[in-house]
Amino acid sequence: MKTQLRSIKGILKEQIAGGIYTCQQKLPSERELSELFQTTRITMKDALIALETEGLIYREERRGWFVSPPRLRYNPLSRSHFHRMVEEQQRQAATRVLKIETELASSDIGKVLELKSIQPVHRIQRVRSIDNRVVLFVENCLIAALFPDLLTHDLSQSLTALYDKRYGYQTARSRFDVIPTAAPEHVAKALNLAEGQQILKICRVNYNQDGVLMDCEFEYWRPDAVMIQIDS
Amino acid sequence: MKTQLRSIKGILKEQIAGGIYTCQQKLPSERELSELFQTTRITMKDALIALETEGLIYREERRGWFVSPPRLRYNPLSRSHFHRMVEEQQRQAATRVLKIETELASSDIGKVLELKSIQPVHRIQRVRSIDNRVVLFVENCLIAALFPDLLTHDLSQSLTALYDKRYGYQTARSRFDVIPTAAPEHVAKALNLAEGQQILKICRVNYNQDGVLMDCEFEYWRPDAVMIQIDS
DNA sequence: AAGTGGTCTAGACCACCCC
DNA sequence: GGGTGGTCTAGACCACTTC
Repeated sequence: MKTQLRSIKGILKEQIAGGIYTCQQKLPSERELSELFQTTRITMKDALIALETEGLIYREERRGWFVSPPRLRYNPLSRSHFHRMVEEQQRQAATRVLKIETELASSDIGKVLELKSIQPVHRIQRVRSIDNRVVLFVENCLIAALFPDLLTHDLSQSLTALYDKRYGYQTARSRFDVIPTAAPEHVAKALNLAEGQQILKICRVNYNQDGVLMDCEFEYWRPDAVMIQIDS
Repeated sequence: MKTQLRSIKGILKEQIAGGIYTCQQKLPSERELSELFQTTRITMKDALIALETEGLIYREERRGWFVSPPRLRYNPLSRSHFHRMVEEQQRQAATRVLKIETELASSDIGKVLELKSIQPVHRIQRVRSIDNRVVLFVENCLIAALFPDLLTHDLSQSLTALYDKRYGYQTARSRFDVIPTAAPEHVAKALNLAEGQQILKICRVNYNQDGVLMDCEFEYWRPDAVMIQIDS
């Protein structure tokens, strides 16, 4: 009977909606839950995964299952940067720098940046949290020639703000793709996801006020953490 | 060892990339595959689901697994309608009407349409295919007062085109949300998905050239079938 | 009627997190 | 070291599609 999976999902949903479990609270372990619901761990896991797909709960690898907070509303066209956007929605933002390196652009990145010659690029990998939950892995690739001394600055701030203050660049135009796909290994690790879990990938290319292509950005969001909201 | 899942995924990926299986071709059954890879059906299924999450393969409920065609590039801000957009990308489009009804707006829909009084709305449910694969379930809710005689027209065409030709309405502005979530039951059925599978939901609200809110639209895409592409 | 995926049982070991 | 989720085995029945 498919009744079982459905009823487990239904009961858990009610309990979450009813506030028995609150935001970012840990659910009981899979073993405990499967005893509670008189079923096996595999069936229990299937039910949990279904609620995860809906965006009601999320997991931290080998740590457990938690109740999802409301989604962040994200308008990629707005000039607002991450920290301001998060605070406007009465949430708390944080950024942690994982890795910074300068190297010659790979052919993939060269193509995205429309490079006509082999050039050095700065690659900055960071993770960002909302209310102490890591929800976003982001990698920026900047054409190094346009950003001298970049690496001497504090990169846990908004790059958009730094572009403006230090170099006088404003993001005048951007182009982006939104793709539902699976987390690559390094992203999964940074976000505490199991390998191959679902994420929302956003690839952006930014142009400054002179129409010059400055940088590109690869964002990987936990899919329950965000909704994209656009007003033309 | 987590080696097994990984290696199965790797081999299948190579075979798909290498063109052993071609677009929309059916893979062998789960039972056959699990024998081929010397493993159980559950592990085999986990590998298949991982590739599904990546967007490389998809399933039709109880029919089997198939290789995903390239994603459709979809710009929700462009004025282009579905059929034209698909054909511009050298693909073949089709629309099938599932259900049409006129009824008083529910409170949910009333809120989205910003109705100040209880009013009748037309609800049109359709499914759309690309190259004979059903990829999109879409429901339009139109404020009935603005669209007299609507139901006498052919609704398997583009509604946008009909708005213009019959009523002189152009979509001047729209607002939309993109949300990764699970397919509700009626959507899953229409798209041949298993209940609770992942989809990409897009909610739009359209305003005409006079700034009047005309209709809203709920789109549910197979997540491997589409990428959203926006150029500001 | 045969074959498919969807659901389910009752276990097991492993890799990693947290204490 | 104890507990967690991640992976895995070797089966089973059911609902549905296809022929």
